[in-house]
Amino acid sequence: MKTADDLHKTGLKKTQGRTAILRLLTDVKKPLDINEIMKKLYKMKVTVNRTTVFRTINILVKKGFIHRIELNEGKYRYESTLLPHHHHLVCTLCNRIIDIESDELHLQIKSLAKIVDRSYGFIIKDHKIEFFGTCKSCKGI
Amino acid sequence: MKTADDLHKTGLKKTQGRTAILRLLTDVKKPLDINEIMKKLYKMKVTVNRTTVFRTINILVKKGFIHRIELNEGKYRYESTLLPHHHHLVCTLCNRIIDIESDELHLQIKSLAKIVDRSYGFIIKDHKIEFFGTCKSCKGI
DNA sequence: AAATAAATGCAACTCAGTTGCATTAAATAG
DNA sequence: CTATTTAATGCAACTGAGTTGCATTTATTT
Repeated sequence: MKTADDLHKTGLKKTQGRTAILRLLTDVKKPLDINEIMKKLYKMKVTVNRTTVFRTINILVKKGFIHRIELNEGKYRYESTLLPHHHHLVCTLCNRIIDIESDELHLQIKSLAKIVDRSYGFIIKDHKIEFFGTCKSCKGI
Repeated sequence: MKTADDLHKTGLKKTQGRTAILRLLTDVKKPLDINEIMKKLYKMKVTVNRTTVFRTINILVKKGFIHRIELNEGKYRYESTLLPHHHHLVCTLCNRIIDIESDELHLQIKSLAKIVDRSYGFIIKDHKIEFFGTCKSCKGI
């Protein structure tokens, strides 16, 4: 739940690149990979080096501004922590990523966390759930 | 549910490397990365080139002998499809991976699949659930 | 406005995974 | 059980994501 204004609260300097990356990741609804972030920055006419983007993103992950996820592609994707907690449907035909929110699932996860703590002595801090399959538009194909 | 004996049924030649990789992945209970697979092969005195291991693994994934998963490490891990359906607890302190099986969760996933199909027109073929947190032995630290 | 500490850019690197091509081995036919 | 065919392998060179060291620049502090 952190915006660009919280940057200096976490001991980070508020630079053009950081605010731009934070803004684009909260604007877009899908998790982006590095190349997509670079393209967006280019469109925003913000010149930032690839290395800096990687470094910025790592810092933003560590400080809790963004999530780092994997969707079976062999690379990371990033999305803002400002977005409500959700999970992903990944279409294995067109690679489209659809966000889903399910209170039902979330409740179930919570109760599972308790079970896991009791039976394995494992304290769940975070979880990820991804579904892979065929989206609406690819169904007919 | 495929063993080394099913190799030629799927149009694959039964080579030393393939049977060794299949065997070690069914023997070990944890999902292994490429380096771990290479080490196991070395211990088994099976000489296989890194490239071949990658190629073998890709074929085995495609033919349904093994699963390819990601656990937020920036690399793939592989595990036998012979193992019963399960999910993973990943300790973010010691990196230990613990397998969990939960009928309760599995039932919930099934009913969620139906909901997702109805509301998004998305047909779920596969899913992955990983939990991240602190394991029993790291709790005190 | 000057000092200082952090952020950036660049080049060179690592590490997982891939590709082309010549060679070798497994399955099939004779 | 040898000859043929076709797939599998090894090697070297490559790609692409992500990292590191170091000199330079920029944001913040005084």
